[in-house]
Amino acid sequence: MPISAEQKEELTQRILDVTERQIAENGLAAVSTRSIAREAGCSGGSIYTRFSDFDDLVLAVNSRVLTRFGSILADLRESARNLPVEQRLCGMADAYLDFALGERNAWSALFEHRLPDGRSLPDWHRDDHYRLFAMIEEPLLELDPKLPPAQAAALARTIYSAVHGIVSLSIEDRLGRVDEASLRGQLRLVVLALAAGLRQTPPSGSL
Amino acid sequence: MPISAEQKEELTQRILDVTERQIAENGLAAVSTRSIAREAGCSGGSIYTRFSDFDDLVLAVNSRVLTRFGSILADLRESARNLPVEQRLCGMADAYLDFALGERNAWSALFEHRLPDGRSLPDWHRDDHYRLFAMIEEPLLELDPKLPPAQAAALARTIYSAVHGIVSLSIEDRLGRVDEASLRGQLRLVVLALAAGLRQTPPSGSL
DNA sequence: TGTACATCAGTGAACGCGCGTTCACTGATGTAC
DNA sequence: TGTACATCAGTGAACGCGCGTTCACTGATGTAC
Repeated sequence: MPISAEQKEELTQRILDVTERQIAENGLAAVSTRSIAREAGCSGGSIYTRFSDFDDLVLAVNSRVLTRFGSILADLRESARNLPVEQRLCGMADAYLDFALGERNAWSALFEHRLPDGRSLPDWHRDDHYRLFAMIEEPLLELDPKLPPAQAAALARTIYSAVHGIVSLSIEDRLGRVDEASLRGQLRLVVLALAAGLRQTPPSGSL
Repeated sequence: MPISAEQKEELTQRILDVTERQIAENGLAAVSTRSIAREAGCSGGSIYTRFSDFDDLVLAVNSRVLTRFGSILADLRESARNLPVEQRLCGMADAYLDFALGERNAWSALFEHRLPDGRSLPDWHRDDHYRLFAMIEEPLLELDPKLPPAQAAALARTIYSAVHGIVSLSIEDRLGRVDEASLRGQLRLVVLALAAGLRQTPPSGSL
């Protein structure tokens, strides 16, 4: 074996790093296999010894980004452990906005990237996304411990989607700008409105 | 004058029609000036006698689509005139989902299309989008006639964005499929939760 | 220690493609006299 | 009515570009003896 596994891995990581950096800097649309190869200091062909095609590489980078945001949420869970549940949920929505604002291009690429016609997102990538909004379920179950798991999942998805919609329409600036303060107000409003139904659930019942 | 204004207008419309049809059929990414010229029966150069560039043409088609959805909402306002306000709001959310599902590619193109770096959306196009969620303000003001206009606008925008988020994440299928029934349930939940605050407003106060 | 050989990660030129856009030109339509 | 001319919408070939991908080849690294 002329080359160790670590050395092979090193180029893979370099390609990933460069791609992520270029997406962050110039946006997905400006990234090409050539620009990546140039900055990574390898040939264009090398990329295909690591990734089956360009889409595969972009998906790998997008999964990294999702994972990175996931650990931000995980940190938040620790640091906000003692806050009221509603505030924790609002904190997560704020973190989503912070992330989208702070890493605009990386965040945009998550939703901008499209696979060619017949191809659909691989499960491992969808799971990365799925894991994110699954983190909302925990506080919801704390608000109402008797909430059936399916309903908790559905409500988590709803909250995640609604927050995403507010952030995304605002950032992509299709309806005119909104100042950040009122944007955060919108997020609070949605999160609190959707969580409101849960606390009221009477602690009576089957117990 | 060798050619009448009507004849000139005819080609403009044909180009618009063909572009809209091709976007609807194959998606924005598959449309090019060449495919349009081929189907419209004109040369590639002709397009530039009507539109300043390709993006300008796409924006014109997208505005058409927004306007078309706008008149669906307007029709809905007439036909649902006697329903309770909450039901009318839910009906609008359902109509949004229906439109996105029924005209998937046209709807996707609205958000997929991006202008090159420095260029931003022209106001006339943003206004088309703006007019849509402005139509939500009316029922909101009916729920609470004393709602300040700015707050009505903000809440309308919030509802519109939240509905958009739910529809968009579901249709683009990034978090796994959700069956249509529970999708409509999510929409209802969000709309009702966000409208709930208004009816409670006590009719007492300054009057 | 020295030589012949095998491996295979990485190369880089080439392929084939399609794109948006331009511009010198054409030719049908009208006007002037 | 007939002829010379002007207009200008529309043409279509060409420009220049950059893309993702492939594959015969290279050469550094190791092994075998």
